[in-house]
Amino acid sequence: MTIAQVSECTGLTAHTLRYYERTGLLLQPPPRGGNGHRRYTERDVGWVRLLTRLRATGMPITGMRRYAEMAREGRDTYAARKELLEAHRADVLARIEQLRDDLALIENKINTYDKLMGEL
Amino acid sequence: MTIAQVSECTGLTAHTLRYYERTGLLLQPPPRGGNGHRRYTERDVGWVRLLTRLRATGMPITGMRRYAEMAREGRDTYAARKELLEAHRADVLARIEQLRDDLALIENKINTYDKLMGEL
DNA sequence: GCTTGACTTAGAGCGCGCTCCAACTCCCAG
DNA sequence: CTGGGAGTTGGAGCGCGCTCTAAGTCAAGC
Repeated sequence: MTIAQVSECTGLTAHTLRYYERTGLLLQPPPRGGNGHRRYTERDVGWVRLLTRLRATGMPITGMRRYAEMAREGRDTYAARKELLEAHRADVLARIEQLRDDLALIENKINTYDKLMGEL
Repeated sequence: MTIAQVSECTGLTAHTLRYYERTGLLLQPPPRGGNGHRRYTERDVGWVRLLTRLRATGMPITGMRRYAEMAREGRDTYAARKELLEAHRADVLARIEQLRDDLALIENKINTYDKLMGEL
Protein backbone atom coordinates (compact mmCIF):
# COMPACT_ATOMS: atom_id res chain seq x y z
CA MET A 1 0.00 0.00 0.00
CA THR A 2 1.10 3.56 -0.67
CA ILE A 3 1.20 6.30 1.90
CA ALA A 4 -1.89 7.86 0.32
CA GLN A 5 -3.83 4.64 0.80
CA VAL A 6 -2.78 4.32 4.40
CA SER A 7 -3.68 7.93 4.93
CA GLU A 8 -7.08 7.24 3.40
CA CYS A 9 -7.84 4.27 5.57
CA THR A 10 -6.45 5.45 8.90
CA GLY A 11 -7.53 9.06 8.71
CA LEU A 12 -4.00 10.32 9.37
CA THR A 13 -2.45 12.60 6.78
CA ALA A 14 0.63 11.49 4.86
CA HIS A 15 2.50 14.19 6.75
CA THR A 16 1.47 12.70 10.06
CA LEU A 17 2.35 9.19 8.96
CA ARG A 18 5.85 10.32 8.10
CA TYR A 19 6.05 12.21 11.37
CA TYR A 20 5.03 9.11 13.31
CA GLU A 21 7.69 7.14 11.51
CA ARG A 22 10.40 9.72 12.21
CA THR A 23 9.51 9.88 15.85
CA GLY A 24 9.74 6.13 16.30
CA LEU A 25 6.09 5.18 16.55
CA LEU A 26 6.10 2.54 13.83
CA LEU A 27 7.25 -1.02 14.44
CA GLN A 28 9.75 -0.48 11.69
CA PRO A 29 10.07 2.00 8.87
CA PRO A 30 8.19 0.60 5.90
CA PRO A 31 10.50 -0.66 3.15
CA ARG A 32 10.68 1.27 -0.10
CA GLY A 33 9.70 0.36 -3.64
CA GLY A 34 12.10 0.93 -6.54
CA ASN A 35 10.98 4.54 -6.77
CA GLY A 36 11.85 5.21 -3.14
CA HIS A 37 8.20 5.30 -2.08
CA ARG A 38 7.11 3.70 1.17
CA ARG A 39 5.27 0.38 0.89
CA TYR A 40 3.02 -0.39 3.82
CA THR A 41 1.49 -3.74 4.71
CA GLU A 42 -1.88 -4.52 6.24
CA ARG A 43 -0.06 -5.16 9.47
CA ASP A 44 1.31 -1.61 9.41
CA VAL A 45 -2.22 -0.35 8.99
CA GLY A 46 -3.41 -2.36 11.96
CA TRP A 47 -0.63 -0.96 14.07
CA VAL A 48 -1.36 2.60 12.99
CA ARG A 49 -5.01 2.08 13.80
CA LEU A 50 -4.06 1.05 17.31
CA LEU A 51 -1.91 4.17 17.56
CA THR A 52 -4.86 6.31 16.57
CA ARG A 53 -6.93 4.79 19.35
CA LEU A 54 -4.23 5.45 21.87
CA ARG A 55 -3.97 9.05 20.68
CA ALA A 56 -7.72 9.52 20.62
CA THR A 57 -7.84 8.45 24.23
CA GLY A 58 -5.19 10.99 25.12
CA MET A 59 -2.00 8.98 25.31
CA PRO A 60 0.90 11.33 24.64
CA ILE A 61 3.36 10.64 21.84
CA THR A 62 6.05 9.71 24.35
CA GLY A 63 3.82 7.00 25.80
CA MET A 64 3.12 5.60 22.38
CA ARG A 65 6.84 5.63 21.67
CA ARG A 66 7.57 3.62 24.80
CA TYR A 67 4.89 1.18 23.75
CA ALA A 68 6.37 0.90 20.25
CA GLU A 69 9.85 0.37 21.65
CA MET A 70 8.62 -2.49 23.76
CA ALA A 71 6.75 -3.98 20.84
CA ARG A 72 10.01 -4.02 18.87
CA GLU A 73 11.69 -5.98 21.65
CA GLY A 74 9.36 -8.95 21.18
CA ARG A 75 7.75 -11.44 23.50
CA ASP A 76 9.78 -10.46 26.54
CA THR A 77 7.80 -7.27 26.91
CA TYR A 78 4.29 -8.71 26.80
CA ALA A 79 3.78 -8.12 30.50
CA ALA A 80 5.16 -4.60 30.42
CA ARG A 81 3.07 -3.71 27.40
CA LYS A 82 -0.03 -5.03 29.04
CA GLU A 83 0.73 -2.99 32.14
CA LEU A 84 1.19 0.13 30.08
CA LEU A 85 -2.18 -0.39 28.45
CA GLU A 86 -3.84 -1.14 31.76
CA ALA A 87 -2.44 2.01 33.29
CA HIS A 88 -3.72 3.91 30.31
CA ARG A 89 -7.14 2.31 30.63
CA ALA A 90 -7.27 3.42 34.25
CA ASP A 91 -6.39 6.96 33.17
CA VAL A 92 -9.11 7.02 30.59
CA LEU A 93 -11.74 5.66 32.93
CA ALA A 94 -10.78 8.29 35.49
CA ARG A 95 -11.03 10.98 32.84
CA ILE A 96 -14.47 9.78 31.85
CA GLU A 97 -15.55 9.98 35.48
CA GLN A 98 -14.14 13.47 35.79
CA LEU A 99 -15.90 14.46 32.61
CA ARG A 100 -19.19 13.25 34.05
CA ASP A 101 -18.67 15.32 37.18
CA ASP A 102 -17.82 18.43 35.25
CA LEU A 103 -20.77 17.85 32.99
CA ALA A 104 -23.08 17.60 35.97
CA LEU A 105 -22.18 21.12 37.00
CA ILE A 106 -22.72 22.36 33.48
CA GLU A 107 -26.12 20.71 33.41
CA ASN A 108 -27.02 22.47 36.63
CA LYS A 109 -26.20 25.67 34.89
CA ILE A 110 -28.42 24.73 31.97
CA ASN A 111 -31.24 24.12 34.41
CA THR A 112 -30.77 27.48 36.04
CA TYR A 113 -31.30 29.07 32.64
CA ASP A 114 -34.56 27.18 32.35
CA LYS A 115 -35.66 28.61 35.66
CA LEU A 116 -34.48 32.11 34.88
CA MET A 117 -36.32 32.05 31.59
CA GLY A 118 -39.43 30.65 33.19
CA GLU A 119 -39.61 33.77 35.35
CA LEU A 120 -39.78 36.10 32.39
CA MET B 1 -9.98 38.30 47.86
CA THR B 2 -6.48 38.58 46.45
CA ILE B 3 -5.30 36.89 43.30
CA ALA B 4 -3.33 34.40 45.40
CA GLN B 5 -6.47 33.39 47.26
CA VAL B 6 -8.44 32.95 44.09
CA SER B 7 -5.57 30.95 42.66
CA GLU B 8 -5.60 28.80 45.76
CA CYS B 9 -9.29 28.08 45.65
CA THR B 10 -9.79 27.62 41.92
CA GLY B 11 -6.59 25.76 41.12
CA LEU B 12 -5.63 28.22 38.41
CA THR B 13 -2.31 30.02 38.76
CA ALA B 14 -2.21 33.78 39.19
CA HIS B 15 -0.64 33.88 35.74
CA THR B 16 -3.60 32.07 34.28
CA LEU B 17 -6.11 34.25 36.10
CA ARG B 18 -4.52 37.36 34.62
CA TYR B 19 -4.43 35.67 31.24
CA TYR B 20 -8.13 34.86 31.46
CA GLU B 21 -8.85 38.44 32.35
CA ARG B 22 -6.77 39.80 29.46
CA THR B 23 -8.44 37.52 27.00
CA GLY B 24 -11.92 38.55 28.06
CA LEU B 25 -13.08 35.53 30.00
CA LEU B 26 -14.07 37.37 33.15
CA LEU B 27 -17.43 39.09 33.54
CA GLN B 28 -15.53 42.25 34.27
CA PRO B 29 -11.97 42.96 35.29
CA PRO B 30 -11.88 42.92 39.07
CA PRO B 31 -11.56 46.39 40.60
CA ARG B 32 -8.29 47.33 42.27
CA GLY B 33 -7.44 48.15 45.87
CA GLY B 34 -5.45 51.26 46.74
CA ASN B 35 -2.22 49.41 46.01
CA GLY B 36 -3.35 48.52 42.49
CA HIS B 37 -3.94 44.88 43.40
CA ARG B 38 -6.94 43.04 42.03
CA ARG B 39 -9.82 42.46 44.47
CA TYR B 40 -11.99 39.51 43.58
CA THR B 41 -15.41 38.73 44.98
CA GLU B 42 -17.01 35.38 45.73
CA ARG B 43 -19.03 35.83 42.59
CA ASP B 44 -15.84 36.09 40.56
CA VAL B 45 -14.70 32.84 42.10
CA GLY B 46 -17.95 31.14 41.17
CA TRP B 47 -17.59 32.33 37.62
CA VAL B 48 -13.99 31.16 37.39
CA ARG B 49 -15.01 27.79 38.73
CA LEU B 50 -17.57 27.49 35.95
CA LEU B 51 -14.86 28.41 33.48
CA THR B 52 -12.63 25.66 34.81
CA ARG B 53 -15.41 23.13 34.25
CA LEU B 54 -15.89 24.30 30.72
CA ARG B 55 -12.15 24.03 30.08
CA ALA B 56 -11.91 20.65 31.76
CA THR B 57 -14.58 19.39 29.42
CA GLY B 58 -12.64 20.67 26.44
CA MET B 59 -14.35 23.91 25.56
CA PRO B 60 -11.82 26.08 23.72
CA ILE B 61 -10.96 29.53 25.00
CA THR B 62 -12.84 31.13 22.12
CA GLY B 63 -16.02 29.32 23.15
CA MET B 64 -15.65 30.48 26.71
CA ARG B 65 -15.10 34.00 25.46
CA ARG B 66 -18.32 33.91 23.49
CA TYR B 67 -20.10 32.68 26.58
CA ALA B 68 -18.59 35.45 28.70
CA GLU B 69 -19.55 38.06 26.13
CA MET B 70 -23.14 36.91 26.22
CA ALA B 71 -23.13 36.85 30.00
CA ARG B 72 -22.05 40.49 29.98
CA GLU B 73 -25.02 41.36 27.80
CA GLY B 74 -27.48 40.32 30.45
CA ARG B 75 -30.89 38.65 30.42
CA ASP B 76 -31.39 38.95 26.70
CA THR B 77 -28.87 36.20 26.08
CA TYR B 78 -30.25 33.58 28.44
CA ALA B 79 -31.52 31.49 25.56
CA ALA B 80 -28.34 31.79 23.54
CA ARG B 81 -26.20 30.93 26.55
CA LYS B 82 -28.32 27.92 27.29
CA GLU B 83 -27.98 26.78 23.70
CA LEU B 84 -24.24 27.17 23.84
CA LEU B 85 -24.07 25.02 26.95
CA GLU B 86 -26.40 22.44 25.46
CA ALA B 87 -24.30 22.21 22.33
CA HIS B 88 -21.27 21.77 24.50
CA ARG B 89 -23.00 19.09 26.54
CA ALA B 90 -23.77 17.22 23.35
CA ASP B 91 -20.10 17.47 22.34
CA VAL B 92 -18.95 16.12 25.65
CA LEU B 93 -21.40 13.25 25.61
CA ALA B 94 -20.26 12.35 22.11
CA ARG B 95 -16.66 12.48 23.22
CA ILE B 96 -17.40 10.18 26.12
CA GLU B 97 -19.02 7.73 23.73
CA GLN B 98 -16.04 7.91 21.41
CA LEU B 99 -13.73 7.37 24.34
CA ARG B 100 -15.65 4.24 25.27
CA ASP B 101 -15.33 2.88 21.76
CA ASP B 102 -11.63 3.56 21.60
CA LEU B 103 -11.19 2.05 25.01
CA ALA B 104 -12.95 -1.11 23.89
CA LEU B 105 -10.34 -1.68 21.23
CA ILE B 106 -7.57 -1.09 23.74
CA GLU B 107 -9.16 -3.59 26.09
CA ASN B 108 -9.23 -6.14 23.31
CA LYS B 109 -5.54 -5.59 22.98
CA ILE B 110 -5.06 -6.12 26.71
CA ASN B 111 -6.92 -9.40 26.39
CA THR B 112 -4.73 -10.55 23.56
CA TYR B 113 -1.74 -10.08 25.83
CA ASP B 114 -3.41 -12.31 28.37
CA LYS B 115 -3.81 -14.98 25.74
CA LEU B 116 -0.31 -14.58 24.38
CA MET B 117 1.13 -14.87 27.85
CA GLY B 118 -1.03 -17.86 28.66
CA GLU B 119 0.64 -19.71 25.80
CA LEU B 120 4.10 -19.27 27.27
C1' DG C 1 10.84 15.70 -24.75
C1' DC C 2 7.40 17.64 -21.55
C1' DT C 3 3.93 17.75 -18.21
C1' DT C 4 1.56 15.95 -14.45
C1' DG C 5 1.15 13.93 -10.23
C1' DA C 6 2.49 11.12 -6.46
C1' DC C 7 6.01 10.70 -3.81
C1' DT C 8 10.71 12.04 -1.27
C1' DT C 9 13.61 15.05 2.24
C1' DA C 10 15.13 18.41 5.94
C1' DG C 11 13.60 21.62 8.38
C1' DA C 12 10.52 25.64 9.41
C1' DG C 13 6.07 27.20 11.17
C1' DC C 14 1.71 27.06 13.60
C1' DG C 15 -2.21 27.18 17.06
C1' DC C 16 -3.43 26.45 21.53
C1' DG C 17 -3.19 27.39 26.24
C1' DC C 18 -0.70 28.58 29.12
C1' DT C 19 3.83 29.97 31.61
C1' DC C 20 7.32 32.77 32.64
C1' DC C 21 10.49 36.88 32.63
C1' DA C 22 12.16 41.50 33.68
C1' DA C 23 11.42 45.45 35.63
C1' DC C 24 8.66 47.81 38.49
C1' DT C 25 5.52 49.44 42.67
C1' DC C 26 3.83 49.12 47.15
C1' DC C 27 3.61 47.98 51.93
C1' DC C 28 5.13 46.17 56.17
C1' DA C 29 8.42 44.29 59.76
C1' DG C 30 12.80 44.72 61.87
C1' DC D 1 16.48 52.80 56.03
C1' DT D 2 16.40 48.06 54.39
C1' DG D 3 14.76 43.80 52.98
C1' DG D 4 11.24 40.81 51.72
C1' DG D 5 7.02 39.51 49.85
C1' DA D 6 3.05 40.13 47.16
C1' DG D 7 1.40 42.25 43.62
C1' DT D 8 1.71 44.93 38.78
C1' DT D 9 2.82 45.23 33.45
C1' DG D 10 3.95 44.08 28.44
C1' DG D 11 5.61 40.88 26.01
C1' DA D 12 8.47 36.74 25.16
C1' DG D 13 8.80 31.73 25.37
C1' DC D 14 7.32 26.96 25.66
C1' DG D 15 5.55 22.13 24.78
C1' DC D 16 2.70 19.47 22.19
C1' DG D 17 1.27 17.52 18.02
C1' DC D 18 1.05 18.22 14.08
C1' DT D 19 1.26 20.82 9.41
C1' DC D 20 3.35 22.75 5.81
C1' DT D 21 7.09 24.46 2.52
C1' DA D 22 10.65 24.12 -0.80
C1' DA D 23 13.14 21.69 -3.62
C1' DG D 24 13.87 17.52 -5.63
C1' DT D 25 13.04 12.56 -7.81
C1' DC D 26 10.63 9.33 -10.46
C1' DA D 27 7.12 7.11 -13.71
C1' DA D 28 3.47 7.37 -16.83
C1' DG D 29 0.91 9.53 -20.57
C1' DC D 30 0.66 12.70 -24.44
